[in-house]
Amino acid sequence: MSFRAVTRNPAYEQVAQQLREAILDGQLRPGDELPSERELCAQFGVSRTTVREALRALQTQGLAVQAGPTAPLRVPQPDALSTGPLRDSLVHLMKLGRVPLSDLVELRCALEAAAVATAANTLGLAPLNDPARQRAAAHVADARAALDTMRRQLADTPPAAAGSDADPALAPAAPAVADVAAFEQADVAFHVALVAASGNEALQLVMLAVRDSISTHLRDALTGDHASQRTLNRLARQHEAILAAVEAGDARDAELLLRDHVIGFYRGTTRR
Amino acid sequence: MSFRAVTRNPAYEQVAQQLREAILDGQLRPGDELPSERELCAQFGVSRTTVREALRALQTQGLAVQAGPTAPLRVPQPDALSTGPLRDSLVHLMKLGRVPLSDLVELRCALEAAAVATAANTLGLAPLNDPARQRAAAHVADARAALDTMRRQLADTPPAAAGSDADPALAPAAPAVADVAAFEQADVAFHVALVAASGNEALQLVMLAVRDSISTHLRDALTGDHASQRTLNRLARQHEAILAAVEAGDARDAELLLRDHVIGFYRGTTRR
DNA sequence: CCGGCCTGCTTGTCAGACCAGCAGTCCAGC
DNA sequence: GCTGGACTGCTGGTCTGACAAGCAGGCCGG
Repeated sequence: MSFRAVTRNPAYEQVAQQLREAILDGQLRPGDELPSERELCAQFGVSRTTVREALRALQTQGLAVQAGPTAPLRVPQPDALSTGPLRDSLVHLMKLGRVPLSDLVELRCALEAAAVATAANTLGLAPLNDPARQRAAAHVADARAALDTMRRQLADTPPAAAGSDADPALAPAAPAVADVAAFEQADVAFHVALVAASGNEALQLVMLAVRDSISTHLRDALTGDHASQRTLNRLARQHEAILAAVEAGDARDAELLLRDHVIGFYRGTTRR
Repeated sequence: MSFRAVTRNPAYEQVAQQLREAILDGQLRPGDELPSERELCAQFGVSRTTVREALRALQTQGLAVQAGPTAPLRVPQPDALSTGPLRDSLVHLMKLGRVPLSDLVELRCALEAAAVATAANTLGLAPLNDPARQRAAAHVADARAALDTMRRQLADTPPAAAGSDADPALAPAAPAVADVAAFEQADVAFHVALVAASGNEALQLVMLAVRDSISTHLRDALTGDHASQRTLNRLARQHEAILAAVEAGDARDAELLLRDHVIGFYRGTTRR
């Protein structure tokens, strides 16, 4: 108990710690440049080697970023932290820990279900002039836009099935083949917008990381096409149902529909 | 999409990347020692400076740990990643002001609720000889043991003086239990065991990081006593109720009770 | 006034050196 | 023979000084 942190304090760790604190305490603010390496040498009274190792640590944590090859390090905008180190941590954890895909999917399910429930409650219960409600509504609108994009791409594809539902905006002048990458991108945008509608930053960040981790996992496991016309149509229909439930403020429905959607998707994708 | 590697590839980044892949691909397994710095210099044909910066990056990501001051770097056990870099990422994000505490609490709620629901379902639905069920039962037993520990500490404490709880500054010398740290430790053990009972590794790892991140935040925000006798008794009662629901296989009850418990706790703790 | 050069910064990288610790070895003295 | 201490060779941690490449700004000549 008595010998806690005495274990190791190399000079580079101390330097890194001081810089970290300066950044996290706001003495260095997002966008600010860090002093040059040689300047830091003078400030801390250590050699450039030591300073560089400290900076490499900060850089790895995402607390310092650099624009160009010879550009100075700068304090990043906070949201860069989520796409960088947080995502990497999760991916490493899953890869190293041999976490099965099913666990990850269940985790994603829980996160996203909580998000849509919160979003639905916000829309269903909050007063109309509540700024949180307005933000949520804006994100839901984004989700709807993404859904429309998916629909449009489905419609542009040569019709294989007769069930072409009622689609108001059709643009037959678009390229012939549906761009699978773009479709997936719209799918991502849909889910991201939904989670954003919850207004919970933490939920959103972790969800993004988990999602990323899952797709990395999938990419490693199989070079999936999993893009049959019927599947895509089913995805779009499920999206529509989820969105409707959220817009109606029905948290319970939204949650259940989303669980079905996510679990069904991954059940269809992973066959082995 | 694919604008990844074009950005920058200093030598230390390349070395770090190769080592990363070796670790994540399992060429180097948990517990293995990495080659010495000088050896890596020879292998990669770079100077020790470069190797050291790469190693510092790996170390920061938690993909390499060292025991003693002059000990060689080794590949960590996977679960060390959750308490290390993942936790740090979350803490940094919060400190940079991007994520309010309430969001994190909601996140924790969602994670833990999903866990107890899964655990309850496993106990309630799985056949008796299902190994998953047996694992879950073992973890639930752990949870009960932790709860008993909390209870015992509460019982060992002399009945507190009349709880005039409105003045924390007056009598801080009267702890509600003999050993507050041990009580908290038992509390942690309870929640960890519950989540472990879900059998979902991913859930457990992320939950640990989030929980850690929250308590760091709290420790920074207030030197919490938040330990009135009545509060602690209430916590124990809530634990009992949650545990009972899980043991009874009642997922819905377990989820709701847990949400109340977590949210209530943090509502009582954060006053501002 | 404008363009090119030059100087001075930055980061990236290298080579070599030294220190403090730890482990294994090996020899001397008991 | 056995034990103790010195010795040797490793490890990581740190420093020094040097050079290349890239960028910015100033300065000088046309």
